[in-house]
Amino acid sequence: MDQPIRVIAFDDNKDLRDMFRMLVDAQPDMVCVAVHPDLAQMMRDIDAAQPDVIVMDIQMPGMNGIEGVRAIKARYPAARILMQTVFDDDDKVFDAICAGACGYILKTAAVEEMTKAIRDVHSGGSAMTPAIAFKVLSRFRANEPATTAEQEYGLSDREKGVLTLLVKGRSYKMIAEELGISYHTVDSHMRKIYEKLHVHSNAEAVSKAVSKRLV
Amino acid sequence: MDQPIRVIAFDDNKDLRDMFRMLVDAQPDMVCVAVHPDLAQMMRDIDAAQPDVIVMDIQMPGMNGIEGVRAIKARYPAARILMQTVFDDDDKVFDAICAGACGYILKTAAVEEMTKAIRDVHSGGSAMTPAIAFKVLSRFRANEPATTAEQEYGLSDREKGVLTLLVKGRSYKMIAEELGISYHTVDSHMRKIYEKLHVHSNAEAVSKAVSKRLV
DNA sequence: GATTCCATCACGAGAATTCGGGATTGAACC
DNA sequence: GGTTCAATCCCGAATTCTCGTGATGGAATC
Repeated sequence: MDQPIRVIAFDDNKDLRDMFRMLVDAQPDMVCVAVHPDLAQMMRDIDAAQPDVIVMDIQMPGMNGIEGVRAIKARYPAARILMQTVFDDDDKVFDAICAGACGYILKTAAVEEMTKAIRDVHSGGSAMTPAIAFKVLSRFRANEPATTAEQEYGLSDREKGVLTLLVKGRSYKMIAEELGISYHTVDSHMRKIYEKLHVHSNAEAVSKAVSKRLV
Repeated sequence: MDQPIRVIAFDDNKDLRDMFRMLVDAQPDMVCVAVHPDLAQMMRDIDAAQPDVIVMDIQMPGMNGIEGVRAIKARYPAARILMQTVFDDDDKVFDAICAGACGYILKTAAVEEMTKAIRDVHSGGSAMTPAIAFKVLSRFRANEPATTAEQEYGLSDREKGVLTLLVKGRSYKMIAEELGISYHTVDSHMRKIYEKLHVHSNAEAVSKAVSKRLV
């Protein structure tokens, strides 16, 4: 390895901070550049510390962990954040995911698990406990009706192109210009699209196209 | 441990099948109850084999892996399926997730990784490579209702109601009737909606409403 | 009590869409 | 060689949307 992974951590418990630093520094490919007891202090230090991975608890005093992730992401969109959680069946993990964290491990995880998670996160991946991964996949399936209801409405490529531009908010006239065809042709394609999608208006066509992920 | 984990595998390559059986049987807590060269045969054998975990390749001869998962899930909804994939950046993993598989590991994974994945899947969790996990989280974020964005746009209840009907394909006139207000009022609400959503057409408003889950 | 939203309603003009009719070309298929 | 179909184009009329420029009453906020 070329450069050690620069890790920065946040925890309100001093013993855990010291322990964390010790464990990380014991890794040949990592260096713990800082540990902080509160978020504000850590935020101030990020510029100087230039961490590759930020490790923080989802439960935090004063500010909740999700807000913390959001705050860090707002200022450092490229930050790679690994969350530690006591309960991995907490619905908060979903909020944390949406806030932009890219790893979720148990606070009780073994050292090897934690360091593996840090390495995974650092190398561009995500780390999760199997239980969290299962919840994420379940939720993912619920949100993704597209593939299950993979109804092929039989739209031609041209029709898809027209529909795509329509979804982007273009008018018939603009679509005609962008595709280099006449307004009448766009109209004609739209009629076909209405027919195939069984809709009767611009709005309904767009709605169906977006929700069924046809474009 | 009480009962060994019953594993069944599908692979079209005989050497890999034998290898797989050997590796699994070498685990103290697992037993490979069967390996099959094709899906039909495996399907017939599932009742007799009573497997806890099914391991199969996402690339399959004849039938694609996603269809295989669907077929198994259709008959055995509780089946726990671990997919093996050569490329973990393939968009097919999303299809497989939706089909119901609960693990995605690389075919080149080390033995310990594979057996850990089998154990994770067996104990009710999910297993993924960090790269796949990252892609899933990214997609997950994109799909989740934007909790922050909802407030950004600041749509009133009435505006949301109007927008909801619009998304369903209603015309202004129909919306007016359904809500018991005049056409002009609908028009007025729509203007506000355009303004708040920063869009300039019916289609774009619907598109944004659906994709940002505003309704 | 003034201000600020929200929801409601109104007129008019111009733009855009929808839908009823068509038509032609070229490629694919049997 | 005939048929089907996607893609292209056209006209005209009815309908619908968009937007400028208003107004009123009520509720909440300060």
